[in-house]
Amino acid sequence: MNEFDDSDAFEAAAIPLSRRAMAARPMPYLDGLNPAQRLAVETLDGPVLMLAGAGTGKTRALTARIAHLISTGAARPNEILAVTFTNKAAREMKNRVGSLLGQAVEGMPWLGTFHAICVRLLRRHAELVGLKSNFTILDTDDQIRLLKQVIRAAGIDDKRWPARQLAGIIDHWKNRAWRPDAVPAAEASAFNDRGIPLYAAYQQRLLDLNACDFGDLLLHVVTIFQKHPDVLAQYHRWFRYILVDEYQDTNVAQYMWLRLLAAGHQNICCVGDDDQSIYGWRGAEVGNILRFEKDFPGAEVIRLEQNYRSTAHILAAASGVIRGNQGRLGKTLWTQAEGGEKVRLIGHWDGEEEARWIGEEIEAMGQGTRGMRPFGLDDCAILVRASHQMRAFEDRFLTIGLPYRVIGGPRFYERQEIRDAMAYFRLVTSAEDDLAFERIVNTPKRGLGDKAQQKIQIAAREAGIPLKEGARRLVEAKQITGKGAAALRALVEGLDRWAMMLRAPDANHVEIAQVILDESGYTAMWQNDKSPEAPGRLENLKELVKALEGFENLQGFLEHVALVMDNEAGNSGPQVSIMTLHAAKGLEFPAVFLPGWEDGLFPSQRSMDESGLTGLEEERRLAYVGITRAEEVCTISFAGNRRVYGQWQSQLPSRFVDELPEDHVEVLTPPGLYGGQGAPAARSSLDDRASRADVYNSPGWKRLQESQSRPRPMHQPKESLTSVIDLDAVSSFTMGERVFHQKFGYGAVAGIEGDKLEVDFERAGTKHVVARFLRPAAAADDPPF
DNA sequence: ATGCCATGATTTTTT
DNA sequence: ATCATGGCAT
Repeated sequence: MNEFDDSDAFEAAAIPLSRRAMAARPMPYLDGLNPAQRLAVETLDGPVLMLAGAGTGKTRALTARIAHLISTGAARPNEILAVTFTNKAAREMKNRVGSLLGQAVEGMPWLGTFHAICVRLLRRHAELVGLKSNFTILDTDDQIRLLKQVIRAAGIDDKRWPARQLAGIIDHWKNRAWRPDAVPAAEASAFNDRGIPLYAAYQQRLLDLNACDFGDLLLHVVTIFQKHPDVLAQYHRWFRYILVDEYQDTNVAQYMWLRLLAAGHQNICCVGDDDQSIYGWRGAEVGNILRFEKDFPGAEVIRLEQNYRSTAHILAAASGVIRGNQGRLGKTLWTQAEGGEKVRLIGHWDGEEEARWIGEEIEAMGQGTRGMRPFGLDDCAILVRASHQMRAFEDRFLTIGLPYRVIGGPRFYERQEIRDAMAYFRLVTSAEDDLAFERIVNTPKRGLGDKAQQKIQIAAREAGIPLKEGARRLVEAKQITGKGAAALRALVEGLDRWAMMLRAPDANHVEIAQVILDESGYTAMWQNDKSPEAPGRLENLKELVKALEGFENLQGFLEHVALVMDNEAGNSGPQVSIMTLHAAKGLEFPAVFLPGWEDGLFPSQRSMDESGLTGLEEERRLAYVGITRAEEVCTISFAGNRRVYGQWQSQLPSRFVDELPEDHVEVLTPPGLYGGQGAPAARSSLDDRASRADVYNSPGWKRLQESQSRPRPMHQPKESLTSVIDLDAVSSFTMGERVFHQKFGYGAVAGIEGDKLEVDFERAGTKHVVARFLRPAAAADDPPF
């Protein structure tokens, strides 16, 4: 028990002055909290599970709780461990705590992602698991390359047994906190019976390289806590209060990590929503949150159910769908807000029509349509199940000139040019980083092919030295032939020189980084590259060097990039957002479109095949997440026909469509079926695609037809077809002119109609594109360097 | 050492 | 269909 807690029982004089002074301070962060939130903020001691439904002010409660801990003197900022999954969430929490408490909170040093916090812990205690504290963090790509070596070294054909697959298996094991000696016997058959020994070999290689993969960061720390009670005890004293965001996403290793840390004082507050658990496929255990009360006896469970985001119709639709899941902790979202649009449902002939309709609807909504307020492009989001679905929208929006942005996709630091540059930096800061050496030894091309690289490998292995030193010996012994020899010598000498520059007392790491990229020939490589992506890559490199300014040295930067860096795209005017449902978690938009609600696509067939009912339930939670992203308007759609892997397939509406509560759904009329005669314009193509009949017999489609035959107010068909594009804006391009397009690259103008151009692209073929997405080729040709 | 063709896979993704 | 990867020919 906290000695300060029972203050009521004592006379005021018994309370330390400091405590009274603290308590006398205003607590503005409590203002405007609802009773549940307030309870969640003020229940400081003992285990607390904050079950926070979508849009219920979870972050607000969480940050207020931190403010309360600090403001009441229960803990100092450095005594609070606050864990998130993403850097974005960590950053947001930091900012919001900061603004709640004024600038006063300099450091919440232990507010961060699981991984970032683990890195700090692991650097301190690295030697306890056989690492040095300057260990390297491998990304997925390095991991795969290393595994490939391990597989080959074991004499296994890595073609039949791909490293990717083994990586997946090992990740899975690490998520469960199984070290090589603790993998259950039931897993022994994995990877052709070789999985477990290969895992052991891989771990040994990692130690040899003084490296960690992402899973190790957690696993090693768990190991340290388990094997060194004294170390753990120190952190028990240190972290007096623990907060965890998105608890439903924790895997077993993270769960163990938390339990170990909370074992002393039990002051752990986990925030999450079992209905939003959508990461089971990457190891998240919904069971963690479902079991919370058993794991932490005496836990207080606080439900945040008042929703501040969506209309009642949207909430009703969401709960109607999620009701289909078994074994939920159970929550009922409600809102004070009244009125609003029903969830809109619309069926289309095919995927292209769906994309066309959504594009037109968004344009129409910009003006205000169907009695709704106008919505800007930033208000609109399209959330898809799988990223390949985005393509139809990108194509369509490019054609009609509707600005959009894709959220998600490859991270900044995953791009080839960034990883290459980083490999150079890594090699300069630590000469024994063999993986980095392998990556850049022939990038740019130095005439060092497989044969030369093998020689280096052999020489290094025999002498037990890093690849870079092996290369040096070969060069000096003149055992590398021809052109490669000079290039390799230049590389080795360059690496030495750059490392020396870095060691100079007045070294400027930003300038040196630029020197490394220039003198290695890496910049030149992209300057000479004529592919459409090259200018962008040079831009990225420029950004990388610029980002260095914020750091003391290269080492600090390397860690930042490995763990933290993400790409916040520079904004350029209002844009529709396109992203996957997964990427949308935690976001909200006034108007949300949910296309592709077709069985097999969503819920995904693969998910159901692989995980059965569990998989289906996770898909259903995904539907729940999707719907609850919408503030005002939620539009769900499906198509009767879709091209899947190049083959036309007829599609049945998703079973989730039929789980929507009818009273909260309005069915819209698709353009092709306008007039209710059931003769879509595209019907002519029906003949070659036989047996579509089943589509029309599905429950979802039936209901669609029924409601369409009901008398209902008509809206003007023209309205949604009106384009927001200014047709008077005549393009300034001429026939045959060479142009550059961000996505399609270089091409020649082959036709002009107003502001829409037909362009023959060198790589992408002939496309219709709006002029504002094109630039004269000359402008783009100039490299930014 | 580099470029072309066949082969296979193809949900979701953070760190 | 489309993309990445790997083998094979140049």
